[in-house]
Amino acid sequence: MNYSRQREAIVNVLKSTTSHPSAAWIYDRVRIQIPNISLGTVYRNLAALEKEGIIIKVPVGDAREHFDGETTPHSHFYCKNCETISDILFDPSDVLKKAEENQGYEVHTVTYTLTGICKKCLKDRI
Amino acid sequence: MNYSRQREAIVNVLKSTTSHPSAAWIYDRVRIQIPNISLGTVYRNLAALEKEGIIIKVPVGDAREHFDGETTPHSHFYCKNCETISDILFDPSDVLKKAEENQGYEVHTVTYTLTGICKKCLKDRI
DNA sequence: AATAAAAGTAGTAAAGATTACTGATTTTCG
DNA sequence: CGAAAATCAGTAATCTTTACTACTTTTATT
Repeated sequence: MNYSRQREAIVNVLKSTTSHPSAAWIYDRVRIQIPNISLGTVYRNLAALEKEGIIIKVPVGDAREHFDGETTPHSHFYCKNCETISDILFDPSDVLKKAEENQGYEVHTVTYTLTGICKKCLKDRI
Repeated sequence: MNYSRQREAIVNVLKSTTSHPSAAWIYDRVRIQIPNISLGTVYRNLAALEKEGIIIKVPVGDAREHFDGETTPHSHFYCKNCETISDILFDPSDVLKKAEENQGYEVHTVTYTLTGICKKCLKDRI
Protein backbone atom coordinates (compact mmCIF):
# COMPACT_ATOMS: atom_id res chain seq x y z
CA MET A 1 0.00 0.00 0.00
CA ASN A 2 1.69 3.17 -1.20
CA TYR A 3 1.31 6.53 0.42
CA SER A 4 -1.24 9.01 -0.82
CA ARG A 5 -2.21 12.42 0.47
CA GLN A 6 -5.86 11.62 -0.14
CA ARG A 7 -5.79 8.46 1.95
CA GLU A 8 -4.00 10.22 4.78
CA ALA A 9 -6.66 12.92 4.84
CA ILE A 10 -9.44 10.32 4.87
CA VAL A 11 -7.89 8.51 7.82
CA ASN A 12 -7.42 11.79 9.68
CA VAL A 13 -11.05 12.78 9.21
CA LEU A 14 -12.21 9.39 10.39
CA LYS A 15 -9.89 9.23 13.39
CA SER A 16 -11.00 12.66 14.54
CA THR A 17 -14.72 11.99 14.83
CA THR A 18 -16.87 9.63 16.87
CA SER A 19 -19.86 9.97 14.57
CA HIS A 20 -19.47 6.76 12.52
CA PRO A 21 -19.94 8.62 9.25
CA SER A 22 -20.96 7.50 5.79
CA ALA A 23 -18.77 7.88 2.71
CA ALA A 24 -20.63 11.02 1.65
CA TRP A 25 -20.02 12.72 5.01
CA ILE A 26 -16.33 11.87 4.88
CA TYR A 27 -16.17 13.17 1.31
CA ASP A 28 -17.62 16.52 2.38
CA ARG A 29 -15.11 16.84 5.21
CA VAL A 30 -12.06 15.86 3.20
CA ARG A 31 -13.02 18.32 0.46
CA ILE A 32 -12.29 21.17 2.85
CA GLN A 33 -8.63 20.17 2.66
CA ILE A 34 -8.54 18.68 -0.82
CA PRO A 35 -11.27 20.40 -2.82
CA ASN A 36 -10.90 18.33 -5.98
CA ILE A 37 -10.80 14.90 -4.36
CA SER A 38 -13.18 12.53 -6.04
CA LEU A 39 -15.94 10.57 -4.34
CA GLY A 40 -14.65 7.41 -6.01
CA THR A 41 -11.31 7.97 -4.30
CA VAL A 42 -13.05 8.11 -0.94
CA TYR A 43 -14.86 4.85 -1.58
CA ARG A 44 -11.77 3.12 -2.92
CA ASN A 45 -9.68 4.15 0.06
CA LEU A 46 -12.31 3.31 2.63
CA ALA A 47 -12.50 -0.19 1.18
CA ALA A 48 -8.71 -0.54 1.17
CA LEU A 49 -8.36 0.77 4.72
CA GLU A 50 -11.02 -1.62 5.93
CA LYS A 51 -9.29 -4.53 4.24
CA GLU A 52 -6.07 -3.61 6.06
CA GLY A 53 -7.89 -3.36 9.38
CA ILE A 54 -6.99 0.32 9.84
CA ILE A 55 -10.67 1.21 10.03
CA ILE A 56 -13.80 -0.90 10.48
CA LYS A 57 -17.31 -0.86 9.09
CA VAL A 58 -20.20 -0.35 11.49
CA PRO A 59 -23.21 -2.51 10.70
CA VAL A 60 -26.49 -0.80 11.48
CA GLY A 61 -28.86 -1.98 8.79
CA ASP A 62 -29.73 1.36 7.24
CA ALA A 63 -28.71 0.63 3.65
CA ARG A 64 -25.60 2.74 3.91
CA GLU A 65 -22.04 1.97 4.87
CA HIS A 66 -20.74 3.56 8.06
CA PHE A 67 -17.11 3.66 9.09
CA ASP A 68 -15.23 3.86 12.37
CA GLY A 69 -11.63 4.86 12.99
CA GLU A 70 -11.74 3.29 16.45
CA THR A 71 -10.81 -0.36 16.06
CA THR A 72 -10.59 -1.48 19.68
CA PRO A 73 -13.47 -3.80 20.64
CA HIS A 74 -16.66 -1.95 21.49
CA SER A 75 -20.32 -1.88 20.43
CA HIS A 76 -22.90 0.34 18.78
CA PHE A 77 -26.35 1.71 19.36
CA TYR A 78 -28.38 2.92 16.37
CA CYS A 79 -31.28 5.26 17.08
CA LYS A 80 -34.14 4.57 14.69
CA ASN A 81 -35.50 8.06 15.25
CA CYS A 82 -32.53 10.40 14.79
CA GLU A 83 -30.36 7.82 12.96
CA THR A 84 -27.39 8.58 15.19
CA ILE A 85 -24.88 5.84 15.93
CA SER A 86 -23.33 5.96 19.39
CA ASP A 87 -20.61 3.87 20.95
CA ILE A 88 -21.46 1.66 23.87
CA LEU A 89 -18.74 0.27 26.03
CA PHE A 90 -19.60 -3.43 25.94
CA ASP A 91 -16.61 -5.42 24.80
CA PRO A 92 -17.73 -8.35 22.65
CA SER A 93 -14.34 -10.01 22.18
CA ASP A 94 -15.14 -13.11 24.26
CA VAL A 95 -17.66 -13.92 21.57
CA LEU A 96 -14.98 -13.73 18.92
CA LYS A 97 -13.02 -16.52 20.60
CA LYS A 98 -16.11 -18.64 21.11
CA ALA A 99 -17.09 -18.31 17.46
CA GLU A 100 -13.63 -19.25 16.22
CA GLU A 101 -13.26 -22.18 18.61
CA ASN A 102 -16.72 -23.65 18.49
CA GLN A 103 -17.99 -22.77 15.07
CA GLY A 104 -14.88 -22.76 12.88
CA TYR A 105 -15.20 -19.27 11.49
CA GLU A 106 -12.30 -16.93 10.87
CA VAL A 107 -13.64 -13.87 12.66
CA HIS A 108 -12.36 -10.40 11.76
CA THR A 109 -14.74 -8.15 13.71
CA VAL A 110 -17.42 -8.54 16.34
CA THR A 111 -19.78 -5.93 17.68
CA TYR A 112 -23.09 -5.86 19.42
CA THR A 113 -25.55 -3.92 17.33
CA LEU A 114 -28.40 -2.44 19.34
CA THR A 115 -31.30 -0.57 17.78
CA GLY A 116 -34.01 1.47 19.43
CA ILE A 117 -34.52 4.99 20.68
CA CYS A 118 -31.70 6.99 22.22
CA LYS A 119 -31.84 8.98 25.43
CA LYS A 120 -32.15 12.33 23.70
CA CYS A 121 -35.07 11.25 21.51
CA LEU A 122 -36.83 9.64 24.49
CA LYS A 123 -36.56 12.93 26.34
CA ASP A 124 -37.83 14.93 23.38
CA ARG A 125 -40.95 12.68 23.34
CA ILE A 126 -40.96 11.73 19.71
CA MET B 1 -52.77 -2.24 10.04
CA ASN B 2 -55.26 -3.60 7.54
CA TYR B 3 -54.96 -6.96 5.88
CA SER B 4 -53.43 -7.28 2.45
CA ARG B 5 -52.69 -10.29 0.31
CA GLN B 6 -49.36 -8.75 -0.67
CA ARG B 7 -48.21 -8.31 2.91
CA GLU B 8 -49.22 -11.84 3.81
CA ALA B 9 -47.20 -13.22 0.91
CA ILE B 10 -44.17 -11.17 1.93
CA VAL B 11 -44.33 -12.46 5.49
CA ASN B 12 -44.70 -16.02 4.27
CA VAL B 13 -41.67 -15.79 2.03
CA LEU B 14 -39.62 -14.31 4.84
CA LYS B 15 -40.75 -16.82 7.46
CA SER B 16 -39.93 -19.73 5.17
CA THR B 17 -36.27 -18.95 4.58
CA THR B 18 -33.20 -18.67 6.78
CA SER B 19 -31.24 -16.71 4.20
CA HIS B 20 -31.73 -13.16 5.55
CA PRO B 21 -32.70 -11.84 2.13
CA SER B 22 -32.70 -8.37 0.64
CA ALA B 23 -35.81 -6.62 -0.68
CA ALA B 24 -34.96 -7.57 -4.26
CA TRP B 25 -34.72 -11.26 -3.38
CA ILE B 26 -38.05 -11.16 -1.56
CA TYR B 27 -39.59 -9.35 -4.53
CA ASP B 28 -38.47 -12.09 -6.91
CA ARG B 29 -39.92 -14.79 -4.67
CA VAL B 30 -43.25 -13.09 -4.06
CA ARG B 31 -43.67 -12.48 -7.78
CA ILE B 32 -44.05 -16.22 -8.29
CA GLN B 33 -47.36 -15.97 -6.40
CA ILE B 34 -48.33 -12.40 -7.27
CA PRO B 35 -46.75 -11.61 -10.62
CA ASN B 36 -47.76 -7.96 -10.77
CA ILE B 37 -46.73 -7.01 -7.23
CA SER B 38 -44.65 -3.87 -7.22
CA LEU B 39 -41.19 -3.47 -5.73
CA GLY B 40 -42.40 -0.39 -3.90
CA THR B 41 -45.04 -2.51 -2.20
CA VAL B 42 -42.35 -4.87 -0.98
CA TYR B 43 -40.31 -2.02 0.48
CA ARG B 44 -43.33 -0.36 2.07
CA ASN B 45 -44.47 -3.56 3.72
CA LEU B 46 -41.04 -4.58 4.91
CA ALA B 47 -40.73 -1.21 6.64
CA ALA B 48 -44.21 -1.52 8.16
CA LEU B 49 -43.60 -5.08 9.35
CA GLU B 50 -40.31 -4.07 10.92
CA LYS B 51 -41.98 -1.18 12.71
CA GLU B 52 -44.51 -3.63 14.15
CA GLY B 53 -41.78 -6.02 15.27
CA ILE B 54 -43.10 -8.84 13.08
CA ILE B 55 -39.77 -9.02 11.26
CA ILE B 56 -36.37 -7.54 12.02
CA LYS B 57 -33.57 -6.01 10.02
CA VAL B 58 -30.20 -7.71 10.04
CA PRO B 59 -27.28 -5.29 10.25
CA VAL B 60 -24.29 -6.45 8.27
CA GLY B 61 -22.79 -3.30 6.82
CA ASP B 62 -23.02 -4.16 3.14
CA ALA B 63 -25.06 -1.13 2.05
CA ARG B 64 -28.18 -3.19 1.59
CA GLU B 65 -31.06 -3.96 3.90
CA HIS B 66 -31.47 -7.58 4.96
CA PHE B 67 -34.52 -8.94 6.71
CA ASP B 68 -35.21 -11.80 9.07
CA GLY B 69 -38.52 -13.44 9.90
CA GLU B 70 -37.03 -15.03 13.01
CA THR B 71 -37.39 -12.54 15.85
CA THR B 72 -36.22 -14.59 18.81
CA PRO B 73 -32.83 -13.42 20.12
CA HIS B 74 -29.90 -14.75 18.14
CA SER B 75 -26.86 -13.46 16.28
CA HIS B 76 -25.38 -13.23 12.80
CA PHE B 77 -22.21 -14.01 10.93
CA TYR B 78 -21.51 -12.21 7.66
CA CYS B 79 -18.93 -13.79 5.34
CA LYS B 80 -16.96 -11.10 3.54
CA ASN B 81 -16.09 -13.54 0.78
CA CYS B 82 -19.37 -15.17 -0.23
CA GLU B 83 -21.58 -12.48 1.36
CA THR B 84 -23.71 -15.11 3.07
CA ILE B 85 -25.37 -14.30 6.38
CA SER B 86 -25.69 -17.20 8.78
CA ASP B 87 -27.36 -17.47 12.14
CA ILE B 88 -25.24 -18.13 15.18
CA LEU B 89 -26.83 -19.29 18.36
CA PHE B 90 -25.44 -16.73 20.81
CA ASP B 91 -28.27 -15.06 22.67
CA PRO B 92 -27.47 -11.40 23.27
CA SER B 93 -30.51 -10.54 25.39
CA ASP B 94 -28.55 -9.98 28.62
CA VAL B 95 -26.99 -7.02 26.86
CA LEU B 96 -30.41 -5.60 26.11
CA LYS B 97 -31.21 -5.40 29.82
CA LYS B 98 -27.84 -3.90 30.65
CA ALA B 99 -28.23 -1.21 28.02
CA GLU B 100 -31.71 -0.27 29.18
CA GLU B 101 -30.81 -0.24 32.87
CA ASN B 102 -27.40 1.36 32.74
CA GLN B 103 -27.53 3.56 29.72
CA GLY B 104 -31.13 4.71 29.48
CA TYR B 105 -31.84 3.56 25.96
CA GLU B 106 -35.12 2.05 24.79
CA VAL B 107 -33.77 -1.03 23.08
CA HIS B 108 -35.78 -2.77 20.37
CA THR B 109 -33.28 -5.29 19.00
CA VAL B 110 -29.85 -6.60 19.91
CA THR B 111 -27.62 -8.89 17.93
CA TYR B 112 -23.98 -9.74 17.76
CA THR B 113 -22.71 -9.00 14.30
CA LEU B 114 -19.63 -11.00 13.36
CA THR B 115 -17.76 -10.59 10.11
CA GLY B 116 -15.02 -12.70 8.62
CA ILE B 117 -14.69 -15.82 6.51
CA CYS B 118 -17.12 -18.69 6.82
CA LYS B 119 -16.27 -22.36 7.11
CA LYS B 120 -17.08 -23.15 3.51
CA CYS B 121 -14.91 -20.36 2.11
CA LEU B 122 -12.03 -21.29 4.42
CA LYS B 123 -12.21 -24.85 3.12
CA ASP B 124 -12.32 -23.71 -0.50
CA ARG B 125 -9.07 -21.75 0.13
CA ILE B 126 -10.13 -18.44 -1.25
C1' DA C 1 18.98 12.84 -9.95
C1' DA C 2 16.84 10.09 -13.91
C1' DT C 3 13.48 6.77 -15.00
C1' DA C 4 10.33 3.12 -15.51
C1' DA C 5 6.91 0.14 -13.26
C1' DA C 6 3.34 0.09 -10.00
C1' DA C 7 -0.07 2.35 -7.44
C1' DG C 8 -3.15 5.90 -7.06
C1' DT C 9 -6.31 9.76 -8.76
C1' DA C 10 -10.07 12.85 -10.95
C1' DG C 11 -13.81 12.86 -13.52
C1' DT C 12 -17.52 10.71 -15.47
C1' DA C 13 -20.74 7.12 -16.45
C1' DA C 14 -23.26 3.27 -15.13
C1' DA C 15 -25.42 0.25 -11.99
C1' DG C 16 -27.86 -0.89 -7.84
C1' DA C 17 -30.92 0.20 -3.92
C1' DT C 18 -34.43 2.93 -1.87
C1' DT C 19 -38.00 6.41 -1.58
C1' DA C 20 -41.65 9.38 -3.38
C1' DC C 21 -45.71 10.19 -5.93
C1' DT C 22 -50.33 9.47 -8.23
C1' DG C 23 -54.53 7.66 -9.56
C1' DA C 24 -56.83 3.19 -9.06
C1' DT C 25 -58.17 -0.76 -6.05
C1' DT C 26 -59.11 -3.12 -1.77
C1' DT C 27 -60.29 -3.43 3.04
C1' DT C 28 -62.88 -2.17 7.00
C1' DC C 29 -66.80 -1.05 9.49
C1' DG C 30 -71.07 1.19 10.38
C1' DC D 1 -74.41 -1.57 0.65
C1' DG D 2 -71.41 2.55 0.78
C1' DA D 3 -68.01 5.78 2.30
C1' DA D 4 -63.56 6.57 4.57
C1' DA D 5 -59.18 4.78 5.20
C1' DA D 6 -55.62 1.89 3.85
C1' DT D 7 -53.16 -0.23 0.33
C1' DC D 8 -51.62 -0.96 -4.31
C1' DA D 9 -49.22 -0.85 -9.20
C1' DG D 10 -46.55 1.65 -11.94
C1' DT D 11 -43.37 5.03 -12.64
C1' DA D 12 -40.05 8.57 -11.70
C1' DA D 13 -36.69 10.46 -8.93
C1' DT D 14 -33.10 10.18 -5.58
C1' DC D 15 -29.43 8.31 -3.15
C1' DT D 16 -25.45 5.10 -2.78
C1' DT D 17 -21.93 2.46 -4.70
C1' DT D 18 -19.07 0.59 -8.38
C1' DA D 19 -16.70 0.68 -12.87
C1' DC D 20 -13.91 2.73 -16.24
C1' DT D 21 -10.23 5.56 -18.46
C1' DA D 22 -6.64 8.65 -19.22
C1' DC D 23 -3.55 11.19 -16.30
C1' DT D 24 -0.47 11.81 -12.08
C1' DT D 25 2.21 10.43 -8.11
C1' DT D 26 4.92 7.24 -5.57
C1' DT D 27 8.47 3.88 -5.14
C1' DA D 28 12.44 1.30 -6.18
C1' DT D 29 16.50 1.04 -8.91
C1' DT D 30 20.12 2.70 -11.08
